[in-house]
Amino acid sequence: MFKNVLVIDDHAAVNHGIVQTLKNNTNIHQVAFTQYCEDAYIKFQKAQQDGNPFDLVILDLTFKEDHHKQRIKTGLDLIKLLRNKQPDIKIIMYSVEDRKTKIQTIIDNYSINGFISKGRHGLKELLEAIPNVWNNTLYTSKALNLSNQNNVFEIDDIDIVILQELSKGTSQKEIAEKFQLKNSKINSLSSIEKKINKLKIHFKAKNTIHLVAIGKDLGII
Amino acid sequence: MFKNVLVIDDHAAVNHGIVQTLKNNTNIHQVAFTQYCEDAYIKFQKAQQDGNPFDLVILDLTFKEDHHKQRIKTGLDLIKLLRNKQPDIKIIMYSVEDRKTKIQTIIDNYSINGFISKGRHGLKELLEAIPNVWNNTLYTSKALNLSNQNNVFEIDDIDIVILQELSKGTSQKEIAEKFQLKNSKINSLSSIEKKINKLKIHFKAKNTIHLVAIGKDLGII
DNA sequence: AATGCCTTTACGGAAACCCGTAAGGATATA
DNA sequence: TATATCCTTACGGGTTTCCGTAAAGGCATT
Repeated sequence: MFKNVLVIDDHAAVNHGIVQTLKNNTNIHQVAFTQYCEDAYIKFQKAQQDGNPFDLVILDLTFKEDHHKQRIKTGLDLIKLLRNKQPDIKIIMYSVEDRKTKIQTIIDNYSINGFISKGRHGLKELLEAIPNVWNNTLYTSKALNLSNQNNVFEIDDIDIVILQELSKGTSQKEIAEKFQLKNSKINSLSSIEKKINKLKIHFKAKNTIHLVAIGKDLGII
Repeated sequence: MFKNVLVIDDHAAVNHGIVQTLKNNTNIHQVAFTQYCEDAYIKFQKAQQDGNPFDLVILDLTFKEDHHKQRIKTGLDLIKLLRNKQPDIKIIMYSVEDRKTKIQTIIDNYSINGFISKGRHGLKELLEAIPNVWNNTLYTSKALNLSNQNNVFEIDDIDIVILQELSKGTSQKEIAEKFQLKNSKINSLSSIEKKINKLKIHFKAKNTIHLVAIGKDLGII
């Protein structure tokens, strides 16, 4: 089984949740973590030089912009570098992204070994993923395996913007007005309401406040 | 001026904000940070042993409970340990706490060198605090200096509970009902509304969603 | 007891939000 | 072209939140 794991997620709560889940539920004793891609790359190289390389990397797809500019900006950039240094490294991506096509593209182009959608069952699925990845079996979240059914809910960029605006205190009416100025294909208050409602159902949120709080916890906002 | 600073806050956004503020606005080049008190203590001892001790520590008062049990549970516990190892270490506390009596007690009993209330101007005040603390002058947030005026708003435990309930999706009516069951001195929907309104004014939140989002960012919730 | 000050509560109207329904478009398929 | 399906939008009515005002209660001072 894996011996030395590196976890990279810019959101502390998520990061820490993963580390604790691994420590409490697996035999993996060496779990390192960081919030920055560059720091991850440094740790990765150092581990290799010390003769104790990582054998599994769990990382997020996107990292928030920062005052502190990072040369490595996305999880994908980092994967390229890691694979370059250590081609056989196992990689699990843990992200809020759940658009099937986008995920499939990532799996195809970067040969990652697992993809897990953050959410209510993310950590449980991570535990399921680890033995699969160990045995060279690609693991993807259950929600994603229904790749033929077409009625799977997917969060899009507009959803993210809506959540961000909500968290900044913008009213639904104001959000609609902003979208009108941007000539977004979604314009009306009614559509914004519908979008928010779908998000609430997806994240099992009782109301909009709860929804934004969940978004914060997941690191979407 | 200070050369080697350690920042300890369990909330990543806050932690990182402090570090970046220091790096961008002061000549302090060595800025270490951690989210855990125990880790802070280890780093602190190591720095001492290496002949490169920290000369300033910036830390939070409270740290969230964790699956991972920490022996050092509060900032005050940590201060005791640090002062024990290095009596002249300068300490600035950076917390959401803004109850004057509580803060005064901390200043008296732990001889800290600065106390800054998290909030809109927290980071700006931190920059003001540093030269003061360097010159052995106690620094406290402007908001706290008005210690004679009695109409300063203070967040109490009930406010925290309200924010937590809101973030879990509890409606204001339900919150009032919960408080009735607990025989809280505050009972009515009207009072809950008033409390929330005061919080919104204090944190300059446009609406309740914004308020909860700010609370998440500050690490209150 | 009387006064003043502050907190809690009640209440009512406005605004925002919630939610179902239905109409109108766009697109894909037979 | 007709049909089905999905998405956007409009709308109406119920609920919740927002916000000001006023009454009631607690507490300290005189």
